[in-house]
Amino acid sequence: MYQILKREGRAKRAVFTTVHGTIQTPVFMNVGTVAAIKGAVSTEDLEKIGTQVELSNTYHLHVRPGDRVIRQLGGLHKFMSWDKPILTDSGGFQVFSLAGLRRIKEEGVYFHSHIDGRKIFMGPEESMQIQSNLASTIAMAFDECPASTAERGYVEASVARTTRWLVRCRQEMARLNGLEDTINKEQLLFGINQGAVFDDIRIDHAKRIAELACDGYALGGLAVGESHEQMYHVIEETVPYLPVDKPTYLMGVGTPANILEAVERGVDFFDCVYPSRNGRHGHLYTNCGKINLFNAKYELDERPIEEGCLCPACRRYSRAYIRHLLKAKEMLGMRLCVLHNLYFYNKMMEEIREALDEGRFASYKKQKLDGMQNEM
RNA sequence: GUGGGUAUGGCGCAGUUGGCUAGCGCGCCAGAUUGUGGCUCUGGAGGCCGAGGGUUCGAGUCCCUCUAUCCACC
Repeated sequence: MYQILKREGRAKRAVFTTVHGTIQTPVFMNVGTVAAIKGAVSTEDLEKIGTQVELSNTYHLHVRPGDRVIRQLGGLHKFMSWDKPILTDSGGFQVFSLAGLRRIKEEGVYFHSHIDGRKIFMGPEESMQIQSNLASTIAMAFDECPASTAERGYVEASVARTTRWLVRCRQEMARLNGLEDTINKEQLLFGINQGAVFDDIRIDHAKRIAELACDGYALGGLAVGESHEQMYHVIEETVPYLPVDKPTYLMGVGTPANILEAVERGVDFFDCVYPSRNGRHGHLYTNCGKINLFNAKYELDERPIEEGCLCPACRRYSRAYIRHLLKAKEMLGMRLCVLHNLYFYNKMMEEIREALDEGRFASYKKQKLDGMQNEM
């Protein structure tokens, strides 16, 4: 299922086999929260820009159109016409990020819909049921993501609860996968490590969930306000306590530099809204760093976003034209930028894999980082 | 031609009985954004307040003249 092909230090080059096909890692999953990559990007586009895994969100799809609707329509793959792997986030993070009115209790979380304000309850069982209805390839455990600034006492209690929730997630997932009418009876479950920036809590939790035999393990609660150094430190300290024979997923991260640093520390799955959100805002990734196409200096720039790039935007259009589209708020502008950014990320992951295959990741990483002067 | 209205940064406007360092929205310029509410936030540049004269300690605000423009009526 998960086979390591090559190692360089802690960095892993592997293949993860699923019912929806194999995933070459390290991999960057392209985020399409509501079963759509924002910016008018179709699944047909995803095939063209080298996407291996699409990521959607349990909470968002539960609220609209409703997981039962998607189940009736044959599951997420059929619904959005994407036959490669899909990972669904559990909704745990939304409890944190959409934290308007919410109450976290042992059984789960009560909160309000961001669409119409109605009350919603979601606990481990509900999250698994929704994800089972969505029939994604990989389901994420329902966790709590404490703020990076949370006090130690709170984090300890929260992490203990997240562990209990993981036990319930596994039981419920096993039950659902065994049901006659379940769409994807081989749905995988990834557990999530938490602990804010407290090394010992992170490590204890990693050891604890490693015993629970999940199909993969994620580091959650990072890139939520702490410094890059703190994040790298947590990854470095925690990854050795997660099963090496299972994929490791760093949730919500990050910049190209973040990814290179995390790959070096043993992470092989990533996802982040940066390429798509920044694309919509005209911030584009290049090998020389990030550029803001809204800047006046690109008004007469006839070059592509990046010389030599083979993405749909760079093959045909100039910076000046795309800048005009963005300023005119034409959807095409956003679309081309998102396509470029996702292509850039997917391509970088491909380069990382090649470098690992050939045992030269360290030099590749250095060269890539040196090139990206403006990278934040 | 007559009567009335309006003239304030690129555009649209606020500016109370005269006291401003002349504001606001959009736009412009730049920056943030990490398991996504196509958002949001943060900075910055840019005005001798149509022109000229007067009253006053003090005028974007009051008076006179002119110019431009809009509306109505001839």
